[in-house]
Amino acid sequence: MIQTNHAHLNLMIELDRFDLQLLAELQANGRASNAQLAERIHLSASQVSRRIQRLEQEGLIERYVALLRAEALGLGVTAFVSVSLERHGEQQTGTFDEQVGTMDEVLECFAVSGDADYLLRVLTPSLPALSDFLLHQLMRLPGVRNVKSNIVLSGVKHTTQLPLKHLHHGRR
Amino acid sequence: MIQTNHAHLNLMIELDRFDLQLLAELQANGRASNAQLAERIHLSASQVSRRIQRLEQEGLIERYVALLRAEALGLGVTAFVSVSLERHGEQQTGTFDEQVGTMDEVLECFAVSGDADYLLRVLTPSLPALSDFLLHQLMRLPGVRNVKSNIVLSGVKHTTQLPLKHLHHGRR
DNA sequence: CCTGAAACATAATGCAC
DNA sequence: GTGCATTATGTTTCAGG
Repeated sequence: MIQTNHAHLNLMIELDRFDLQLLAELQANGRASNAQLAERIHLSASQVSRRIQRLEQEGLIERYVALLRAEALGLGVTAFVSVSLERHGEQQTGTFDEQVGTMDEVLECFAVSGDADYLLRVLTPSLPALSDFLLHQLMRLPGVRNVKSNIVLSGVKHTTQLPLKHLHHGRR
Repeated sequence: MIQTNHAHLNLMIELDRFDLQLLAELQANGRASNAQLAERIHLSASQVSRRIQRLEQEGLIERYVALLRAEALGLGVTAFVSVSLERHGEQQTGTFDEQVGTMDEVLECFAVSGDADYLLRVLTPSLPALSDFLLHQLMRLPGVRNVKSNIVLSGVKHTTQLPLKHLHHGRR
């Protein structure tokens, strides 16, 4: 379920100040040019290029994406949905994970400790569409016992930028 | 609290098949070249360039970012934290929103219906670091009455790709 | 390790249709 | 509104300190 990656302990000791700055900049602007980055972190463009390639290879940079404005695209309703399963067999959770993975409305799904088994973030155009999704898609999955949803009233913060300050201390 | 945007109803009717394909591609790969995109959606590179500029201007594309691997960067602990406030005055919620916005560990924060007032997704290097954050940062904010956290056991799905199928129907 | 210049690739724009 | 051709930007490689 959790896959072991090439990138782990051995990588973290390889990150210097420049790498961390690069990661921070790229989190904020994934299309910054090497020249721009070079200027900001005081390095040559060619070094920036090489270091980014390294960071990509090492798996620290997962991918580059465009973030779209949900509201502008008619996606006005976000809900957090707690799901409890019937029995907790390997097979049961396996198919649930798989099915959820194919549902576009589910942006995030985590297995959590606590009352529920899963917590999902779901995005739909409207309340009827949400209701429809819950009743006809999610609750129809095998083994689903209970579904509880909290509608989002307003978004206070929503970022993809990981906190990196914990890496700034001892390294290089 | 919800800001009215230039981009709304009037925009949606302007989106044709090509625009939707472009948005879908850019959500998957924010660094795809115009030539690549042109080939995939059967249009010239210059058209792709112009359309993307339009989509950016119209605010459908919010920004481009690099997504980093949390685990590879030593960020192993995700938690969903429910927060209830003492009283619900404008001022109270205002400062909470503001403070939460400055906390790097908080990747997402939504005001929700239901038991709690807010639901946050928090990312830290370790359990002690989470505990530290909750006790010394979050619970210290003025007006916070109750904090309940659910630790994430495993990530099943985590995407930034919005569902766009609802736009494919009547338009152009 | 790093820079800087050359060779290469991609993006933006004016123009003809 | 579209594709093509040009110019302007950006990226990568490689010689040299």
